[in-house]
Amino acid sequence: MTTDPGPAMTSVAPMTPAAPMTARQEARRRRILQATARLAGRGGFDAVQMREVAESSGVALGTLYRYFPSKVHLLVAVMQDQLEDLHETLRKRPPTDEDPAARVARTLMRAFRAMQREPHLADAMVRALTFADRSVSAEVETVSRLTTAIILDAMGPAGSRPTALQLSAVRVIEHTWHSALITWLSGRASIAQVATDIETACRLIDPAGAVRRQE
Amino acid sequence: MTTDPGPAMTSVAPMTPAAPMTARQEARRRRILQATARLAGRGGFDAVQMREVAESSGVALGTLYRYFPSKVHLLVAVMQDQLEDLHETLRKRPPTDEDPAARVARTLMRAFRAMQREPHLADAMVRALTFADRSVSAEVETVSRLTTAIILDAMGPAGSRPTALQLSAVRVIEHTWHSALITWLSGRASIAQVATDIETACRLIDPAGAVRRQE
DNA sequence: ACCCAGTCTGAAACTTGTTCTAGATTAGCG
DNA sequence: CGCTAATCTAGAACAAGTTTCAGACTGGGT
Repeated sequence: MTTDPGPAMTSVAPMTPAAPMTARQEARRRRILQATARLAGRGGFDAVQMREVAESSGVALGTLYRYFPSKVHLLVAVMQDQLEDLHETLRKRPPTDEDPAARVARTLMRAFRAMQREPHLADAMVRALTFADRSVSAEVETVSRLTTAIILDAMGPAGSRPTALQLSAVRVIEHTWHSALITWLSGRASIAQVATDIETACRLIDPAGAVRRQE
Repeated sequence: MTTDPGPAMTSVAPMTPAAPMTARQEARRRRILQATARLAGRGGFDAVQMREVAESSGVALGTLYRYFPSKVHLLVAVMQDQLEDLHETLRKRPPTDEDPAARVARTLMRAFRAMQREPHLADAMVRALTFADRSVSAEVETVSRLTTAIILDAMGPAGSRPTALQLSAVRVIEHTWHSALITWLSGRASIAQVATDIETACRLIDPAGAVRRQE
């Protein structure tokens, strides 16, 4: 039953254009990502120190930098990893609400709960994501596409082309998601506040009569 | 005529609780902020180097750190400064559109154009703002309140209490504003895209019939 | 005018991200 | 097997944010 392909999913191009890696290299890369996530799980962004990541994953500092050209690249890669897991999980048990907006909101709240379980890790990933400059835009773009895919999956029966209006809505929802996370992580917004913001943004999905859903 | 109080404005507590400064100190602070803005105007966040800010504003490094405990504090203070100017400007010539949502959108687009004039400065300020951790939350909160005030001013005739729903909308608009700026600054979204996102978020202000405004 | 407490200066030191280099190891291949 | 290019390691070196400290300076009260 785990092989049930389920409903067709928004696909994300499996970007692996770089040179193929040997098993050893694959393993190194994975060790690095795990060590990073572990360190981030403790003190957040600041606790991820490149020397420590290198030592902790049994790799020389120079090698670490060959795999990930900067701390931000590294943390964005971790985020991509986590998002892929999340996408997988959501694919197995999608939200069942009637309303598309409600499904999206519930999906994001699930993701949010995951972050609450590891606030430090969330801090590291989200700070890296928003601090990233142009040199990381390709990687950030990948993360963004993944997020969009997750939202689109929650939104509509697969295959139905979203309207331009809906795509705009999705963009705003994504903006809200990132920025609300930041306010939460820096202690300027409560969990409830984030939940409200997400729901508010989701009202954009089907504008007609959306207000009524509140009660 | 410059003393015309104009329409009553959303007020922001003039936070100056700290010890009063001598004229000399006031001047130093101002020199520091100017030097920072100048450096930021060239290379953006990275071009703002603390040693250079110190030298360029004729102040010892230690003194710079006494005035602003970190680079992020410094840049957030610059942003606050700029926002106060903007608020002032907007107070003098508010947008004249009929629709509240349109007024807010136009206001933000004005702010956006200001940023386009100095993209490097924008980069420095916005990156600092979103990278700020808890140690800067008070200052970031001040900036956030200023932004909210600007939006509320654009939104409604002063004095009219916004509904809870509208306040949620304002929060989402702010999230969208910050996040859209980031995508633009890191080259992942066009100017047109940012404009669209802002307008989309503004649809939340008066949900009824908002879709129609598009055409 | 004198003195104290707080402020400012100049310079060195420390931290952590990033780069560089010389030599060891590994992978693919004839 | 033995060669060659690429990769990896250890460690030094460099850059920029931040901290620290001894001594000079300033401002306010007597």
